[in-house]
Amino acid sequence: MSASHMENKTKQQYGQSFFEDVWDVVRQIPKGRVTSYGAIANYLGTRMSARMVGWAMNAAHAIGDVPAQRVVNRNGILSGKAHFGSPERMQELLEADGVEIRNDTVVDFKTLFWDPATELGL
DNA sequence: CCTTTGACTCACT
DNA sequence: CAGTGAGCCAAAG
Repeated sequence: MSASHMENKTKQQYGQSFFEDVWDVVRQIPKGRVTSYGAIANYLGTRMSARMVGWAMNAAHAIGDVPAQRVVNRNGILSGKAHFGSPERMQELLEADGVEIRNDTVVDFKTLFWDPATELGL
């Protein structure tokens, strides 16, 4: 078959640079650690595009291999908890990783913070 | 096709 | 210290 004919026209699937990079970084987040949208965006070179990281997380659900619960906003707040089926799902997943959550916020977030730009050595 | 919104963040007032 | 506006890029209406 012609590649052009087989070409998928809708829904970006695997192969989108920004999204794929985001997922790759999120997969590398160690258990018990967390990071922020801005940190990932910054690692990718676009610190302003933190919103796109959120969109990537939304698309990440289609993959199922991305621990999106380890990604929170810069305040350590579980801003994406509403997208885990249940508002408490994200917290439980983090607690299962050994991360303590208090009032929808990561306790000692600054210490648990995992910066890809630093940890990955960029 | 144009408008609005969204899992963010920073800067200014 | 809190509220508001702007920047970013893409998807849904």
